[in-house]
Amino acid sequence: MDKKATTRKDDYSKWYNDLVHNADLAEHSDVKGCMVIKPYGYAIWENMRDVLDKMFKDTGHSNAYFPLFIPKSYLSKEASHVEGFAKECAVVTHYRLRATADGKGVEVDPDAKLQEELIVRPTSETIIWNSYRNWIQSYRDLPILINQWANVVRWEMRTRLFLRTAEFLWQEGHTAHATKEEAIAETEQMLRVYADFAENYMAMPVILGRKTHSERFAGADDTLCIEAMMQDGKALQAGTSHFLGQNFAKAFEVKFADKSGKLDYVWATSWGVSTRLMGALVMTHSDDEGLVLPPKLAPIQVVAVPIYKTEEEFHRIEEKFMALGKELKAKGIRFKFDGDDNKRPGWKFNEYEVKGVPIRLAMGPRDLENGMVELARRDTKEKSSISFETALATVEQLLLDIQSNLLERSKLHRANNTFEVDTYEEFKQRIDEGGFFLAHWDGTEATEELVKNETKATIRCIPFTEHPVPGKCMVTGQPSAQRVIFAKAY
RNA sequence: CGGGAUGUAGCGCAGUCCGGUAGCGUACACGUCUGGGGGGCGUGUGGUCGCAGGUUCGAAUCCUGUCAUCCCGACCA
Repeated sequence: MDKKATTRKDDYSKWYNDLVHNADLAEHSDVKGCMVIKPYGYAIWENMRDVLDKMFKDTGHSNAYFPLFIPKSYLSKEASHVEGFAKECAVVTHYRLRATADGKGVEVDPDAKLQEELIVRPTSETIIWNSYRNWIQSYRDLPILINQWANVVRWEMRTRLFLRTAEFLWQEGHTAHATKEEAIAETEQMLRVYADFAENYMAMPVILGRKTHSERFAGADDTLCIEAMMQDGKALQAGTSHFLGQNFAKAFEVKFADKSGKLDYVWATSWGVSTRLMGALVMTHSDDEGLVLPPKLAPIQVVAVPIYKTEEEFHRIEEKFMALGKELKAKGIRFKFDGDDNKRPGWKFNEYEVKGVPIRLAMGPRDLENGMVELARRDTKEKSSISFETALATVEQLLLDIQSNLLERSKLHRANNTFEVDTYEEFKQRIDEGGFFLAHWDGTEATEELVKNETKATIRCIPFTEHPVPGKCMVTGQPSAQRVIFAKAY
């Protein structure tokens, strides 16, 4: 492990990569663009997954599983869908290998060519809607509210750990409804679920909004999203919820009979978040010392480190910590006592700092003598000495404080890096500083494209707002209904 | 797919220009002193130098080919 990590200021990109390695979250595999998610990183993902899964179930959804492989013909049924994904699909063409002539290796058996090639799913709309056709006949069969936890493959040209990998883990919700209104309500509901998760668990503030036509999901009539700001001021799309209209129902001939017996196509939504959220989590809170985790998602919330010389001292401290640990665990707090004699206390301090454990407790002979324990919080790096008697209550409260402090800190950072601009000149001058730029836009793809080509900034979303304030497009001067968010994005 | 760079011990690197016994840091193993912020000292293990050819008495080093990865673009969650 590198003793000295790269700082954010030096090289934000390298800082991120080093951090992911040093915190033992993930590493590159030998397969291009694919990563190995290591146990500590996977534990964080599991926490995210568990919380989200409960949220989905609380909103009436059930989990199911559909095949990894999709017949090639399915993908061509929805025109814009195929256009959006065709260029990044992995394709299975054969089903067997054979030994090479020299007997030293294997090769694809040319006789084992598939009649119809199989696509490794880049997303599951097509195979799921092919099933829904058989599941839906009547309005009584609706709605269908299904979620799938799965891996998908998108053959990206350039990848980054967690943020963009060729294979990634995600969840994809796929719902079917009798009415347009119900489907739209579902789309909005799930966006709010994502926003709730981002803010209240990841401590990551997000802006809810709508994608422009050109940024929409391939096959959607409307794409809603949550956008977060990373510490370098770049935007990260953290989750999307799509209103698919009747596009997939039409492509897969999924009709239902309503109460009057009239046949109509089913209305659809799909929504997803991925392991990309891991990257978002890292880039939202972490500092030059390492990972910083919000308590609600930290695999270890409190770590206890004993400081001792003799075995007798160790046992007395261990006893104290284990008693405290039992009480903490009873309150649902994830506690670890690190009694590893092979590592010295200083080493452990750094280890848990790099791994972002929210609270560290340390106790040595002096503390033992005085009935005290040293408490260090990861977010502010403050250390204090507290009475052991009060440790339980202090820790319990502090976890809540850290959780809210991280959210407040991120909100402040976003506020400090969000700017209103009214002229394209100013926009071009300042866009490289990073941040969100609220500007008026005439609503045309031409203007959007122009800005993108000239500045590399895109419209992240048209934010939801109760009271839209009209104005004039910063580029063309044409009327604009409200300000939209321009930013450079991951 | 365009531009740039790199493949040498588990990890991070030097050595390559100018060919001549495979090096350093870290990690790992053992011993010892230690222990309140990544310890000190000592001993030791670990390498087909990405792969394939070629030049040479001799190649990590020179030549040709090839594969892979990373960074910057284009594409994208």
